[in-house]
Amino acid sequence: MEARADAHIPRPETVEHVLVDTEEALAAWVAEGLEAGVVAVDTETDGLTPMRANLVGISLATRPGRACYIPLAHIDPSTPKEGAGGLDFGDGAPPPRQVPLARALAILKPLLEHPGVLKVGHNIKFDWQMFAKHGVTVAPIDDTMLRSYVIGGGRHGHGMDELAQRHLGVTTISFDEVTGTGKNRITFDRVPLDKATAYAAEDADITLRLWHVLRHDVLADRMVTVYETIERPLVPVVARMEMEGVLVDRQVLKELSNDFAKRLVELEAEIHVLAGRTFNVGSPKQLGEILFDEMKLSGGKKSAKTGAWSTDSSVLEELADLGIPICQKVMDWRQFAKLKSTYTDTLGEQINPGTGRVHTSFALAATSTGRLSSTDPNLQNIPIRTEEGRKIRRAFVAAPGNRIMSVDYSQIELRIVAEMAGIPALQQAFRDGIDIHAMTASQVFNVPLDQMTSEIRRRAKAINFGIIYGISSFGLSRQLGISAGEAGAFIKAYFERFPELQAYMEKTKAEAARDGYVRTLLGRKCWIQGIQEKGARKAYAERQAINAPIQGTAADIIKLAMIKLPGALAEAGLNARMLLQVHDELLFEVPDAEVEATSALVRQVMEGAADIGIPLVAEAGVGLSWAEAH
DNA sequence: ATCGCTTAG
DNA sequence: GTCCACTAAGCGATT
Repeated sequence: MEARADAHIPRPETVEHVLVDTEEALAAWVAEGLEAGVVAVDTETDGLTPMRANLVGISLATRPGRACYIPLAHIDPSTPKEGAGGLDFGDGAPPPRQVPLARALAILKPLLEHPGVLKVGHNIKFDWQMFAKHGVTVAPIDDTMLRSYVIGGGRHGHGMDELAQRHLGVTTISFDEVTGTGKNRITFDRVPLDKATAYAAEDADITLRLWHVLRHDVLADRMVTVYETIERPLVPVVARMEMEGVLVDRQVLKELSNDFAKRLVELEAEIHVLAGRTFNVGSPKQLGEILFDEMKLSGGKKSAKTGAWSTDSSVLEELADLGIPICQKVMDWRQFAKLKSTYTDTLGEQINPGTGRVHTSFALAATSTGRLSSTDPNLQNIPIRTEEGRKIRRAFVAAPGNRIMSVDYSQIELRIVAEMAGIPALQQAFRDGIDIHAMTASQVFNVPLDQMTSEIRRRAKAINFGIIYGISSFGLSRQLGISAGEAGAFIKAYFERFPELQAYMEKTKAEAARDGYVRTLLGRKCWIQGIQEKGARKAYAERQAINAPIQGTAADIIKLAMIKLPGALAEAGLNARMLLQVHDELLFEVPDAEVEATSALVRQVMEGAADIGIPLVAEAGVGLSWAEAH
């Protein structure tokens, strides 16, 4: 099935990859696209982040083997680079003949916006954004990367080069081959037009050919509903969200950086005194040698891989609890070093000079469970758990006249477990709206609710989390700091109280072993690598198999809510903008006067995004910053 | 490039 | 007997 010579779309008999550099030729391609009803589109730019990149050229494919490249902003390769020094006028040959960008977009717009012509891209979110920046709203769309993702999420990658090889047996021209690598790399606008045409037209051609194959494969794999109701409609929603960006207050970050720098200097000096000599506190290797070779502390563990002393937080915490002062200092140092290097020093540099806001990129096909991920910068792991870290959220602010609103699902993964595993006791608890951790604690440890202690509740909460992670006595014992035997007894008690859960877990593992994948409630496939193996690898795969349907169903549900929200807000005449998604939370910027109406509507849409049986609950918080809203 | 560690849900 | 209780991304040190 994988590397078959494809039965549905033969290899093109002729390959025409042509350069388009006149308006007449471009108009003819547009006519051809309108006639075809399906075109593949690809944009070439001078950068990877759409909010900073400039459009350099566009390629179109109208049938397999027939594609063109329309250069728009190419310059002569000998033109001196910006900022390279020297006089920047008069050097280099004049630019090659090209259709003026505005003219080209005007000619292409009727095709790209035509409701009867499907525009296919590979990761079309990027291209959609490039066109949106120039006033073109591409629709309807299709995406070969996302088609591959719904079929093979967790089993293989979804890059175009990889898919071309696997599905078409074609080795594509690599980007590196065209632009060079390292410090010799040139931006695409300097690539000579013959090379640029060969590369860019091929990309559109391959995308169209992949579309023919993957359209069939998604259908044959019965993944059409997931693709058409979740992945595809999410593209313009996430595209707009990224372009909106979030307002970040540089001054707040600057002050925090200064504060953290001061603390780091102090802590470093104290650590060196306690160590008896100077060393690089940021080097785990040197720290391990100080603690376990020189200070001869006990309780050291060597990592299996490199044989180096482990100095992670669990090790340091144990030693700190024994009253070893250097360990607490190192933990504090690490916290500030992390906050400064990853957040306060870096986020300010990510503010886009054009918009004054920070635009993350959400990857739509990066995880094995259906979750999004966030990069450049990652805005899904902004600190919240410690007081110092949480201060960073003060820098994420609303524009004047607006508020930040955070709306998150309450206990969504446990609700999903209760539903998928069919656990009546848990389902009833959620219907009654009672404290779920206290309730499970009461059931598992035989403690009446009115005699519940925070310690017992804490243990039950840890077990509830453990269930979601594909519980093991080893993992739970580490989490709770108890023996594996005790942890095993807790798990046994839990299964006795909720026997449906154990049955569900066994069934899920068996399915994964039989099929190689598991499914979410909405039908998404999550492939599980290593489930056919033995021992620890199999156990690991089994825990993934337990977790994936739970995490993946939550991902499906919030995606459905995101898809519904723009229309629901518009229909209600509300002007809130969705800014971020953090797995079970959506962040909005809301006009002051619309806070109440928006809060009610967003909660309603999120709670009604999917009917999983038991009710979903969403809770909203509002403030001038993300810190206040949460 | 990879490791070790830390941040989030 | 097991690097791993699940999913991610990024930084500095090290190779």
